[in-house]
Amino acid sequence: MGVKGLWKLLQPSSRLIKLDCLEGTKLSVDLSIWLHQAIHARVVAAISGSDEPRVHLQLLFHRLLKLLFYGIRAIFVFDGPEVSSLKKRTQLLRRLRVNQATLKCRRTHAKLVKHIATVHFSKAEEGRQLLSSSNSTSNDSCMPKDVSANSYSLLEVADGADDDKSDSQLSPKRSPSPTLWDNLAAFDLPSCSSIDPQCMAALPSELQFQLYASKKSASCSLEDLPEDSADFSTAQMKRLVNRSELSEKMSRLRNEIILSDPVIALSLSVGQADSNLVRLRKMLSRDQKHHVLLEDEATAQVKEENEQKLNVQSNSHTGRQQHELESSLHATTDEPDASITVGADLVEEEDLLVSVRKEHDGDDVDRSTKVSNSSSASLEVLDAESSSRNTLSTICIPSEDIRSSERTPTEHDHNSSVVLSSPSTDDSDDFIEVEEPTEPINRPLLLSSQPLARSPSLESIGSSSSSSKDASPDGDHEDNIDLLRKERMHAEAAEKNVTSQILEECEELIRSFGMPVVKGPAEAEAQCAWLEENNITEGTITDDSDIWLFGGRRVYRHLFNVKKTVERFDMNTITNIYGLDRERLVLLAMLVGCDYTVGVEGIGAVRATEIIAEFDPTKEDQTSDRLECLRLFRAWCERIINGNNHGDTDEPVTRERFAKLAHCQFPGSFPDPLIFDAFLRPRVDQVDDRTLSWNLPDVDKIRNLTSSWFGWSKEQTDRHLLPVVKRAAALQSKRQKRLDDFCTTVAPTLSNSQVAPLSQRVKRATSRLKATVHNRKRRQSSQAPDTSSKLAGWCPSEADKPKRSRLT
DNA sequence: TTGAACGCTGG
DNA sequence: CCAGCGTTCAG
Repeated sequence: MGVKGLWKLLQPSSRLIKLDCLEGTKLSVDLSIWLHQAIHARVVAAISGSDEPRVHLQLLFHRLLKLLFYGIRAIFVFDGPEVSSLKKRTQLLRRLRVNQATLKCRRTHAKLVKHIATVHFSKAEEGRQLLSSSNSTSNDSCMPKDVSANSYSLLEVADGADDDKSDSQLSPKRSPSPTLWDNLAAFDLPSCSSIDPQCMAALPSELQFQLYASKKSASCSLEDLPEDSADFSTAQMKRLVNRSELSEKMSRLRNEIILSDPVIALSLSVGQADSNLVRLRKMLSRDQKHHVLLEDEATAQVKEENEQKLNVQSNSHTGRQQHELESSLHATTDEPDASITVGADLVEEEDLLVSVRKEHDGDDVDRSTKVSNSSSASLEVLDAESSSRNTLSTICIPSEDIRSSERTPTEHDHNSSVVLSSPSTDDSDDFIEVEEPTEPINRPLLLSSQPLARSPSLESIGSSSSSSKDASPDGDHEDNIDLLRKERMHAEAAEKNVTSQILEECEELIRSFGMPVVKGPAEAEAQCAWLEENNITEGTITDDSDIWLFGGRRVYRHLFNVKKTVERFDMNTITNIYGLDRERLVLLAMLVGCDYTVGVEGIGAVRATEIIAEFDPTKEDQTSDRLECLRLFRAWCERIINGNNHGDTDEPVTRERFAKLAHCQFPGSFPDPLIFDAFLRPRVDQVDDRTLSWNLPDVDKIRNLTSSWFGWSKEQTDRHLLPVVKRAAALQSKRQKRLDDFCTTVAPTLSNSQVAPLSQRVKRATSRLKATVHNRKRRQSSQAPDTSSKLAGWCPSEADKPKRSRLT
């Protein structure tokens, strides 16, 4: 995602270049974004009915061709498995916000939802089904109750109706039962694909999830038969793609569904009872739903316990079903019965509150708090913040979750997965029996009961071996829990396989093109920057502005965007134009928001620049703490808020422009040194460039791959491949010749160098920055010899002062 | 899911 | 006029 608005800010410093001038240069390519795109592309393609198999690989294929064609020596850098906890945290918070935004959408589509849902469920055999399904939908909602009050009538109504009582009845039918499964498959499957995507999107996550789940299962059984003479392999591949695409989609939904839990897990493990209780109350309305789910998958025992806990009794479900049916129909005809729901919610809340308290008592909170010390501290603040700001943080805590989350040493990184081992003493029989149908449906629950640390939503692509286990031997229903655990692990494993398979395929293709692959430990961007810093590459191809924060010096953007010309950015130019060096860019990122922090609301790139300029501690001698700038800013804001500001007459008048910003919300530990550090000293691997080599593509191998992946004939492949390979070979030999007369091919930057002018505000802000940055540079320059002279041959225009950001 | 483009808002 | 933000559309 990168730094918000940074590209736009930097735009004026870019040069448009012709690709030809990149010939022979070694550039690292950040693959991570592609993967995201590719995965998404698959989902989209599949959903929209396109049968294109392996879309992502085709994309990769064409990009490889492009690189080859222009004689670019690319090094592909993969993201590593070590996802910084900062990043996870940020993603989480973002999700929270996004979800909130989503609420609006959903509200808008409420009617649609109602309609669709009603249709679906009324089709389903009987009230039972209907009950159960709608029940599940309500679960999904994962929405703050206040919102839910008027947002989805159907769900709420259903909610209110069956809510606390009938669950026990509904649940058994719901997930595990094959009959229900069949029904879902029968009715929802077709509709799943036929539903307008928008409507689909409008559906509550869990409902969507179920729809997809049903589709997935159905695809197993139904799509097996190729219709035409279509060959089997094609059909199979389609199926595969569809399936993985579905699980992709599903995992997204699941993420949505879980989103709340991690927060709770955090707050529970970090903060303590009181504040939490308040929050919990809010969340509670959700809880019962999870309990419902729990009951579904686990069996009677669990059910009983839950009931006990929740003070829930099962009423005559028949009556309830009736009621519900009516109300949902009612809803369709358009009358939100919010009142019912609210009432119900309140009731639940009380009940749950009790149960939660109960469970909350015994805890290892201390341990986890200690373990995660600093990071969790900031987490706490952030969390508290977010939940207060968004009065309706959506949170659900199944009681189960609470327990497990407390046990978990907060998000102390992937390792935590090992922490708790689950002895599965279980009814594997049952499990196996129901496995197929159960798994997808159960997922939401399973996942939702994952504490943050292991929540897959936070894991990066390749990572995540985090099979979470709850150490939860809790009396009689332990078995059931184990069962759940097992399923969860299955689900995760399956999912992991999907992405890791994608990775493997990508790597295979890349290597067959004769290009090297680097797998960094963590951020690909950081690894790219390192490669450049160590002169293994001469720049990075990426669209991710994080590269600057990690120390990238030369960046090519839009290289694979057909509609745009390639833009070249250069750190030196940036520093010259803006007075922003790497450290300042990090500061800017911390203000504006980036992968590691959500930033300060209301501050964009321009304001951040102004702030950095304004609050720059102009004592240049102290290289020590660049964060001081942000601290000053925050302190100033706080003074303003407290009204103390007027005392200081020495305040520059220029600061008035920030007056309104003073009221902004800072992330808990605002100038967080961890973030600063994460960018300046990222985890990277020391790559030996002797291990990197470029060869001409292995045509035979590529033919094989394309034929098995895309179903291309040899000729088809050759049509794409051969001309490019020929040219590449020609370029290569030419290049070798050219080694002698070095500088002949000199960078034709398109003359319209200045793409856009600097805005007035930016100009003003940066003039000051420039002044100070030059001083700094002067001081350093003695010790940093010109590294770019080496590269100057291919790109002479701006080998100004090579600035090396030094790590402290 | 992400980025680009557009329009709205507020200073 | 300009920044920031939300929305929308497309690959």
